[in-house]
Amino acid sequence: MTDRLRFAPSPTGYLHVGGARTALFNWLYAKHYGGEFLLRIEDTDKARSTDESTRAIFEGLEWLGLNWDEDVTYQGANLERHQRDARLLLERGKAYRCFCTAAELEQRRKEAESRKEVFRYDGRCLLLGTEEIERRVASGDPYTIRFRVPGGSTSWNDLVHGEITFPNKDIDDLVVLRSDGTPIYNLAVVSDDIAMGITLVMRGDDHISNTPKQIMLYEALGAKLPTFAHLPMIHGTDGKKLSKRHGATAVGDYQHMGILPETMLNFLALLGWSPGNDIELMSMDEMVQLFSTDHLLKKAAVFDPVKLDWMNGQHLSRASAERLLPVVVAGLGKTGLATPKDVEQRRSWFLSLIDLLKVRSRTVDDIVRQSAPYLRDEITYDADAVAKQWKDRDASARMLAAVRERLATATDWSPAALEELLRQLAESLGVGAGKLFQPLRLALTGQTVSAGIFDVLQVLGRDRSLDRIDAAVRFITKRDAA
RNA sequence: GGCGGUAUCGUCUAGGGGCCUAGGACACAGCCCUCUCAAGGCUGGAACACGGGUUCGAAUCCCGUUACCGCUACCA
Repeated sequence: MTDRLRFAPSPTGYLHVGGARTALFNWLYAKHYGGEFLLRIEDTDKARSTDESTRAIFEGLEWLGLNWDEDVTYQGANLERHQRDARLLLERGKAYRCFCTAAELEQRRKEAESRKEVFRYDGRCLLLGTEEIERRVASGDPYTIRFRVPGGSTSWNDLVHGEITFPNKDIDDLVVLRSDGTPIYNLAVVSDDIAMGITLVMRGDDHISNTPKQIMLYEALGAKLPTFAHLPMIHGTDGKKLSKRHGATAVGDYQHMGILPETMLNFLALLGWSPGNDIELMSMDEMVQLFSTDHLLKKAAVFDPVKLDWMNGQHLSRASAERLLPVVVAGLGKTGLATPKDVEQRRSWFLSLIDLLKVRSRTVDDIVRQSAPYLRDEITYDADAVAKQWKDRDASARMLAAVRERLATATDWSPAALEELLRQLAESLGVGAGKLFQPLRLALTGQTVSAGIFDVLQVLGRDRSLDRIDAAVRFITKRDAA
């Protein structure tokens, strides 16, 4: 039998990195072992659920390429079945009507607290006689349906933790259906997982304590138990549960920072899992191939954005310019450096630009930022660089003029040919290469940091390069006069 | 408080009784390469929470302590 797994987020915010990690592991399992990966939106909490959040979850999953099988299930659409299951529990004597109101319960909870005791539901409504129950139901008293936790203990063999056991006496009789007829989380989950035929429940380990309750529900409903796998949490750099104050927590935030989806997936995969053999950089296919439940970790992991950046730099270096083009174009458009149409007209030129920049970038935004000198008509000179590289104005102007003169003689505008040309010039001038290249770099890009100078010349092209040197010479001499 | 879970460099992790004077990666420092910046290469500092067992032998197995996390709702 092939396994059926699901990712079941509640649409109360964006797709969180923790949620994305859980979705990824479910997906990897399904791809590696062969199985179906389903998506269920847990929107039973109408007050907090929004369509916008649901859309954000879809977008996040799509961006990551975590495609799901079959149609999306909306938990809210299964209200009738949830109610039916609750009735079934009632009929089978596995649950009972509780007429205690929320206010009364709250009152008793407070009283227990003032006595420094822990409030536990005392099961008083279990003692109600049949006649009284019928009378109160007939008179329209509101009631909840409470699951009657049996004696003994509940245990299961967790795929990541091994055997876990809970003494049932520590678990309160839990409400499964509210007085307004809507289901409580644990019932809705179990009811849906049964209906969807889920065979492996893989989720965050914050659900470990819910598991015995759910197992009892499965048993009371007479359903076959799925296998459970509880994944470790992801924490912020301070070791606390990842939240807003740690900065970006939504996968969309990282997308907008210029992180590649393949990086996000690779990075998330290593939080709670390791392929062993010191392997770190993986493509999606490699992850699918390497994934195994044997190496799932139990310990919570800290999300380190610095390592994420490094990893993105690695993926950027390895990605083809062709693959990077669409995301770079989007970034270029956003900053107004180039339009998609510009790119279309000089596609191969843009590709070579990307090849030049990707290796020295950590994010797509870095590529966009660094492409400015190659795309803008006017460049501005970095003041510190001017002070340093063009300190001796007279000499600098003369040297640049000499460079220009020599470049103008070039018949082959390739990096190799240009290198030969300029190195010869440096030699005849009796200066070191750096003495020549740095002032030139400043003239060409306005900065002292860039790709190799010969590549810069090539990407800029002959005319633009010569124009920039002319402009630099004018700039220097003008300052001289002033 | 009760119950449950977890515990290897600052961080991600390898390790599943001897191969461990604990390996890799990020970050940090130094060096090399070099036209600058990256990338790359090399080197360095940096960890088995603590205490008891078990065993010829423990990071690895057991128990306890401590710390952290989660659950303990008519939230999910």
